[in-house]
Amino acid sequence: MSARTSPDSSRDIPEATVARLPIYLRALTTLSEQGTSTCSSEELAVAAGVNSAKLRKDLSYLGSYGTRGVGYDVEYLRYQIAREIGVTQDWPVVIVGIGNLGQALANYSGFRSRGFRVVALLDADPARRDEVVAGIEVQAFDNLEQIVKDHDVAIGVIATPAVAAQDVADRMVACGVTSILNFAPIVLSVPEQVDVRKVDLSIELQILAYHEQRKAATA
Amino acid sequence: MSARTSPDSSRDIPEATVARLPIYLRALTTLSEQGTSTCSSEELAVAAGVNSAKLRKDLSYLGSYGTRGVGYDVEYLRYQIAREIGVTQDWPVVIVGIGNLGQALANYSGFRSRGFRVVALLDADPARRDEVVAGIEVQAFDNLEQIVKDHDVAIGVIATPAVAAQDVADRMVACGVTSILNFAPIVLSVPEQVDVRKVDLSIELQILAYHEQRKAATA
DNA sequence: AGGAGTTTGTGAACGGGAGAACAAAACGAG
DNA sequence: CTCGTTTTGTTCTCCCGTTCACAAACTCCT
Ligand SMILES: NC(=O)c1ccc[n+]([C@@H]2O[C@H](COP(=O)([O-])OP(=O)(O)OC[C@H]3O[C@@H](n4cnc5c(N)ncnc54)[C@H](O)[C@@H]3O)[C@@H](O)[C@H]2O)c1
Ligand SMILES: NC(=O)c1ccc[n+]([C@@H]2O[C@H](COP(=O)([O-])OP(=O)(O)OC[C@H]3O[C@@H](n4cnc5c(N)ncnc54)[C@H](O)[C@@H]3O)[C@@H](O)[C@H]2O)c1
Repeated sequence: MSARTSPDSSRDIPEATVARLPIYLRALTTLSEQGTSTCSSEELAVAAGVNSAKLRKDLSYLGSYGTRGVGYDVEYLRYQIAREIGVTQDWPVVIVGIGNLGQALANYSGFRSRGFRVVALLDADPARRDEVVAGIEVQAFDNLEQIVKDHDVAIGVIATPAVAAQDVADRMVACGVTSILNFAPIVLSVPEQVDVRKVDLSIELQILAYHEQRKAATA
Repeated sequence: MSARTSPDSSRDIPEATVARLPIYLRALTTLSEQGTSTCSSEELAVAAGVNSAKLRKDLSYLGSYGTRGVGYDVEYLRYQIAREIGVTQDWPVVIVGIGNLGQALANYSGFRSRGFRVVALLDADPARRDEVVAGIEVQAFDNLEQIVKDHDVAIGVIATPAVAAQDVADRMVACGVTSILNFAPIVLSVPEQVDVRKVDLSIELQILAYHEQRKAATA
């Protein structure tokens, strides 16, 4: 194999591409499990549900990891994407709010297998204290600072009711958490250097409802 | 109040705008609960976490529902957006796969309050049968067709393991479901007229990890 | 009534992403 | 070694979405 182009690590990858890299990663893992050792951009694009030209352009931002006339080495490409995203190492994660959703998240095995490790489950309700969810003891929310410091946690997950979410976010930010995944239906305000991503189930359903309504109207 | 412009209902609203309308709707509901009866585009934009110019342009696709020099009537605008999205009526929804996540979804009260009604919980595992989650009895997956027909269900939620998701989707489509919200980490293939939206927790975390890694690198 | 002050609705400029299309590179056959 | 085949990496074009900036419209005050 000849020398691969591997651009300097300070280039910036378009946000739209970053959002798709995890999808490619998953598709490559699936291919790998099926025993496929090589694949073309077309095959991978189908597996990931995207256009093959778009896939190739996305990959070109990372470097030149394919072989013309042949395709991509599944394992090699998978490693390169994982390295680019940063999931070759394990990210410690803390989950706050161990209600319906928090418990489901804690029990989710896809966490561990994709580069994330739940180091603590926190809840403000004393009644939940010492409950064990997914093999992890639920602790007092006040332990947040200690845990973040001890495990060097950068990523926090918020699964509390909406009214508590901003408070929790503020506390997280104060402790040094710089990335937040928020499930509460509220717009969090945080300092600029902190990344927030929101997952909102009812927004997704409402988008479906809109299209559903239009289908019904034109039918 | 003078005549409002209300464009013919068959214009097409940009997808990016559709995705934000539910956010505006939620912000308006919050304002309404706080007793605010009127708001400017700037206030609403702050509450929704977007740029005010973008907000105004988004709203302009629906019609001209504001008053220059004054702002928007909260209740009126809220109703108009709800009508546009289609959540003035109730949408019946069926959830398939009542495991960790499915149970959390079934217990989620935000469903009902935002225009959706869970009409059935289905699971393939006979051990779950007759369990009652959130006041609804878990039924056999084979009841899908009957339920979809009886309640005229258009929207289905998939919370099964990845391996089962495509099968479930196929069955849903065969029954007449035309919108699917998929939580399984897999790319579903469905006929063109069926809408699929995907919620993928680990993708969200991986995107955060990417940015986190970059922060660490430049620090 | 008129003018000052506000805020909407939208035209226009701009930037980024999507997809088509193709040149460059690798490989295999003869 | 040369030619044909395959598939990548990249350029170019187009389109969508964002943002600016301002005229139009409305209120309030004098
Ligand atoms: N359940 C779902 O499927 C679902 C879906 C979409 C969004 N959500 C959102 O996710 C959030 C959690 O939903 P849920 O159904 O798990 O609610 P829940 O009421 O079951 O759980 C919330 C948990 O947060 C804890 N909590 C409250 N205040 C806290 C604080 N200040 N600090 C730490 N912990 C605190 C509570 O003790 C409770 O255990 C809500 O904002 C909800 O709107 C839930
Ligand atoms: N738990 C989470 O927080 C979480 C987060 C993100 C994504 N997910 C994804 O959501 C899905 C569900 O996760 P979970 O943790 O609830 O899993 P789970 O194993 O707890 O539940 C899955 C349920 O689906 C049922 N099921 C299996 N095959 C079925 C079929 N063919 N028809 C109907 N029902 C069937 C099972 O009986 C089980 O009750 C998985 O694909 C998972 O990857 C879960």
